[in-house]
Amino acid sequence: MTGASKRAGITDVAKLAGVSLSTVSRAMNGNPTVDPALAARVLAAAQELGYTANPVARSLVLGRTQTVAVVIPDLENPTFQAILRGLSRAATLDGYHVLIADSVEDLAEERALAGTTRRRTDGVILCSPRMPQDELTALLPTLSPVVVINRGVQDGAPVVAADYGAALRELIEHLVAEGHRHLLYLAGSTRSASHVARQEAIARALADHDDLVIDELPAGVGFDSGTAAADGVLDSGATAVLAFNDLVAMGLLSELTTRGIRVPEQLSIVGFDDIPFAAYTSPPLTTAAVPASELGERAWQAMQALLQDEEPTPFQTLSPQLIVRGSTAPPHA
Amino acid sequence: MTGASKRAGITDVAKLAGVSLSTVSRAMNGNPTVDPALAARVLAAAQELGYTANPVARSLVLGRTQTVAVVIPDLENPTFQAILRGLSRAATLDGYHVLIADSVEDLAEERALAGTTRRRTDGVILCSPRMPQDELTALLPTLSPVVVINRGVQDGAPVVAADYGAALRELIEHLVAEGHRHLLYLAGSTRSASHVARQEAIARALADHDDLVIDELPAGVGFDSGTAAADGVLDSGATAVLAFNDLVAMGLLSELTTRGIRVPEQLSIVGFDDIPFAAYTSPPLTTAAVPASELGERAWQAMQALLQDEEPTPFQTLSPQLIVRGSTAPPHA
DNA sequence: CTGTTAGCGCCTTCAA
DNA sequence: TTGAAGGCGCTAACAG
Repeated sequence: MTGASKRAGITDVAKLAGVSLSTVSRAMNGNPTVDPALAARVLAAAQELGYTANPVARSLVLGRTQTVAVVIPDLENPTFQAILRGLSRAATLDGYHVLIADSVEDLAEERALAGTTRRRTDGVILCSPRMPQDELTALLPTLSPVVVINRGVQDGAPVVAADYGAALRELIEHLVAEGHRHLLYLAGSTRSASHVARQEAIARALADHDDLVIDELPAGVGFDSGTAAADGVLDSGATAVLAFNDLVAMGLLSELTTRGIRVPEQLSIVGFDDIPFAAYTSPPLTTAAVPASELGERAWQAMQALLQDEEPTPFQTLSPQLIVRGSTAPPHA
Repeated sequence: MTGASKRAGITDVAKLAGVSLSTVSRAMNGNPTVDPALAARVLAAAQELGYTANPVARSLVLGRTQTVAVVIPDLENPTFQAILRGLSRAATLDGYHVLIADSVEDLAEERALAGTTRRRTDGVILCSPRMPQDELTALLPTLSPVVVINRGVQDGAPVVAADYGAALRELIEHLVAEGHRHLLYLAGSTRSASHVARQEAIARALADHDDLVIDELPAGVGFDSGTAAADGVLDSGATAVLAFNDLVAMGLLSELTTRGIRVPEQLSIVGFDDIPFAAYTSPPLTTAAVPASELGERAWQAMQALLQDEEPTPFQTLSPQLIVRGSTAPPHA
């Protein structure tokens, strides 16, 4: 029995190569002040022992972990999944690791996770943080470097956001162009920043069209919120529904289909986000395509800039794109 | 200007409380051998300075990071997302963090990521690893502690897997019971372990039913694979299709609908996984519900056991459940 | 019960 | 160009 041989440390390599620790360190890090022959000898020794510098030890001395944290409200939401994916892939390309933290829509968790994860990483990206603005304002400085996704302009943190207001506005105009004059907005998480942006978009649309009516019905953010809203939708008398997101739209669509109500003949429905499944419902969903994975990518770029002491764009907006599919049509006479 | 005050370290707390570093360390870690009064004084000082032990430094000295890595083949796949979610939430409850690594279905990346992430964490969970068995066998010992999801029994790592074979078998029996005798299996990633399990299930079904025919058509794992398979499906003459997963089924369903072919009247389709959207297609998809998030949870439990030097179950299987919805019916005469 | 003394594994001045 | 020495911030013997 040779026993379980422990992983090789820098000392082992130094010994095998017959040099000092410092030389090994320098060689491993490609420091040009090392004699090429010596460096080669060191690298060979390292290879032979399968040596790689312990990342934790490096992190301690260098003060950086090559890792960033992403705090998201709900790992179950397709949009957040897409953001995470874009972010993760972009960060990986730059040699960074990603620590995820799912706050499960819990405000206290969100606050706590941001702080905890920040300490073991080089920066944190807050995705659609649910906490109120004053809390966020107080938290951001303690988290620096930090990037925020989907909130308004912030002091002390670059923001990358989708323009929810503009997108909703396009959706509304599409419906108006089709001839609808009585819409119903199914409101989702009122804590989300996009809620505010949407309210404003609605107000502006109302101001622009004298004969337009837009009712609002509080709903939620998932399938079930959509199915649960069916009664309210039918009672409202609206000819078209603006769902908070595609999930809600799908839930509603499914419930209406079950009840024998035909979409879009009897009622038009639009979703929001354009999750991958929106194209596969019957009828396929008219929606606004939020470039979620690109949002994640941009957020990483902002973080990357911060990490390199560069000046990132303080506030950038990505425009969702109107996708007209089969769930909208002119109202029936 | 007081300047940017650096984060408080253990020394600052020691100074403020008028004790030694060790006492602060002990107090902070709830070591009972500290005089209660002193401990209180230390905690107060820590609180005043907003002190929390640097996790990186602790990791170095303690030899553990309170973090585990999860390597998955594709962050875009709903099933992996669900596994990740279950795992992440379970780990969080036990005070662990999760580092994610998306190999983007790249074999070399998968191998590399496993090693890299392992070094900055206390263990790694390999989710549906794509690498061949001999490579996996060679890799596992270098990764210990390690847990594997969705592969066959392994030496040196507990495995948590869904019983794909049994589930496919149920799907087939359902179709046979409906009267189908000519099925078509749309094969997905042949590198996935579940592919093998499914082949076996098909073989057994064939052995049990003399008059049954099951053709196989290579496809892929996403929507597009489903739409692309439409021609082949139609040409096959089969009356029912076993899609590799719900995504493929949805792609196919959508394409057939576009072509005016009615499901399930003219053709039955079954999916696999029961992703959240499977219930919202038209018709809703008959499928096998793989308890993905529970798979993640179980994987965490196995890892947790390993981390505590306990003996985890070496191989456990979760049974998907047959979900009969509207996409299957008897074949038309 | 508390303080002093070594490290954890590595990088980086500082001399030589 | 290389080696020796001193930390990074914390925990854990080991004495007192």
